[in-house]
Amino acid sequence: MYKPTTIKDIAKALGLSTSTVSRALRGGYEISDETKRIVSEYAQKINYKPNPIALSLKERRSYSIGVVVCEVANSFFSQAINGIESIAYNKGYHVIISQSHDSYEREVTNIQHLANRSIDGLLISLSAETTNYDHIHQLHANGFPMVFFDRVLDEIQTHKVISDNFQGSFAATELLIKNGFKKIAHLANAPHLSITKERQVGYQAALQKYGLEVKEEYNQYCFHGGRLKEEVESAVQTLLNLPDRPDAIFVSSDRLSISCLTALMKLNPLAAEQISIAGFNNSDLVNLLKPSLSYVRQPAFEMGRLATDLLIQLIEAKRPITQFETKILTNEVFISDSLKKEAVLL
Amino acid sequence: MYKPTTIKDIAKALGLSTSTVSRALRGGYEISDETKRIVSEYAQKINYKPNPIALSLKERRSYSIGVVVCEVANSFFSQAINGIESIAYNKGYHVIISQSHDSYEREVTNIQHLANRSIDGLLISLSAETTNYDHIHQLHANGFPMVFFDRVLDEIQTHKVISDNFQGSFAATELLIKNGFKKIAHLANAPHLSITKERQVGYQAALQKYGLEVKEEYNQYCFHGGRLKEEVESAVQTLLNLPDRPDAIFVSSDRLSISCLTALMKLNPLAAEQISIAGFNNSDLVNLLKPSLSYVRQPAFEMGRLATDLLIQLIEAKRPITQFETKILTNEVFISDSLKKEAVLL
DNA sequence: CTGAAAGCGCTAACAG
DNA sequence: CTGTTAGCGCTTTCAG
Repeated sequence: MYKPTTIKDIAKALGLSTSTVSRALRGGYEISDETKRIVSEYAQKINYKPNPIALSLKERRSYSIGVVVCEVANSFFSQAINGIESIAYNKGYHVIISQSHDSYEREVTNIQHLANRSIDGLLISLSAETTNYDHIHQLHANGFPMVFFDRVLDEIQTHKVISDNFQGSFAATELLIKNGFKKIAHLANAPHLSITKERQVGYQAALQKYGLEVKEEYNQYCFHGGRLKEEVESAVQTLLNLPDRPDAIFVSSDRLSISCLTALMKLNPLAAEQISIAGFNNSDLVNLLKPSLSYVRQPAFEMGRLATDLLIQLIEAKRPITQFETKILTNEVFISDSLKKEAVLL
Repeated sequence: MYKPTTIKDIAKALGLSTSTVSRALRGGYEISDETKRIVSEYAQKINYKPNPIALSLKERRSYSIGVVVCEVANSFFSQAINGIESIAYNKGYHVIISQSHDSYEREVTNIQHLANRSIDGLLISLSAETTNYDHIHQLHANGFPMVFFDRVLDEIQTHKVISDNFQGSFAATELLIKNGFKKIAHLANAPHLSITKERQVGYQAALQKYGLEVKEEYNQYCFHGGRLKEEVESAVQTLLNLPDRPDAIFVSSDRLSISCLTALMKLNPLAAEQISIAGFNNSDLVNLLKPSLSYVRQPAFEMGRLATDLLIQLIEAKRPITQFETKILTNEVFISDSLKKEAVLL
């Protein structure tokens, strides 16, 4: 069985005390160069590695941070995780990822599991189904370091990193309008999510700027974030069935953009050709999609980096922090191939 | 600052000893029901949670398993991770994910970082750049529990979970042949990867079965697994420049399928229409791609489940295990829209 | 039935 | 410059 070497083994082998070995290894200034040399050479030889668990117990910290996202299999989040990792590893932290799958129960379980002192801080993006925030309040009340990103919770005072949802939604909607679409629907994630609300506002503002009517029935929400295929299909079907059928759809959520396309293709391939779609999406494949898609791309990697940076600041702060920031990064908007072609014709 | 409650707090508050509290909480049979009740009620009230780090130190295990994959932002791996998680969480294990980004250095660092006793076992899928396996041998020689999945290492005796690479490649190549393509190239990942070798064999077997020539120059490898955009483009360019230009490409790696399409579209959009592509791919978007793609889909989720199951068996084994299995799961093969249409015409 | 004490691997006063 | 000792939170003999 696996039996790692300890500082004690070294001490015994070299006829020293454990504390001398410990100090020698970490270069304590009180140790003679000679001893240091002997110890570190021997440590090297038997491939000694300090036990991080013992260190954690001692220092009361684990040098790891937890991440709770809805899905790793989602371009935005996997890119954000790359950003998170890049900072965390540089600063000597492990990253422990867990997925809520947009389920409230799993979010609660995972956060409690993580927060239970095996991590030093938490990076959270809320699940679509979460409407009760007690589990987060409890942690926060205990002074547990946390940073929100993307799907944030206003009522918690801490650092937050988001993209400029208003700007992205406004630009995407405006793009559709400028290309001649007048009946623009809005397919959205769960309505209580911060991203949904902010993007909704951007969408409406664009409609209003161009004097278009904001119709209640044009807004369709997916309360489970598209976790259930049926909810997306039913939302799309509802839009298709409207007496005044939309000629374009603004999709305000990453995964939903694809689900919306898929649903359209399944329900009515002809409509899929006719209806123009603009949506939030971070997939690298988006340019290769058949009914082509205009899209808003969030700076996911950068958001992950920033959030992690802020979290580590919180964790390593000497004194309690009371001033919190909300970083807002700008989104990029890309026009679809089909619109590009039509633009040439105009 | 965050200060969790300990067993000592409970003991003090209740006028008991820490050992009594400990036993009461874990239902030790020597404790009176009355004491148990009092202790557990109080623990509940102050929301006591045992410190997993202290437990780890004591039990010499952390109840967490490490996963090393090249990229989380890759459908195959993110689905596999979902499978891994589903089993791990059920059995009370944390999952710590780290990414090699197909770099040898990062693989070594991550594995050493992880194996360094903060995990009880390791799930590995090799990086494309790895050709030196010392870091793995060393771990294995120490009896450290590990299971390979997808990109395995033959020379290590342990459990392995793979998909039937021969079958998938054979079927995909055969599909192209049956649709009338005769000049089928092979775009592959790094040549020393197990998946590359096995898929190469399947590809060749199909060519040979139908009496097609196996041309050396039709095989193009990406030594960095497509991490560098340039290497994919250069490989595709090489194929396009061949005097006897291929009329189809079999892509034997998940990420490369998309990169190949992207490169083709960039280098020669016309050729992208003409050249039929069949490749390994696990993306959910694959049906929506413009030059449509025939594809081999691996049972990623199931592979993750199986691998984790085997790993936990290794970890929890009472006596050293000497009989190891290699599980081989069957792939599904899907025909692209464009081939479907032509098939109708025939 | 309950308490005292040792120990998991490591670090850090405190002594020499 | 080096050793002794205590302690991080918890479990577990060994004594009562």
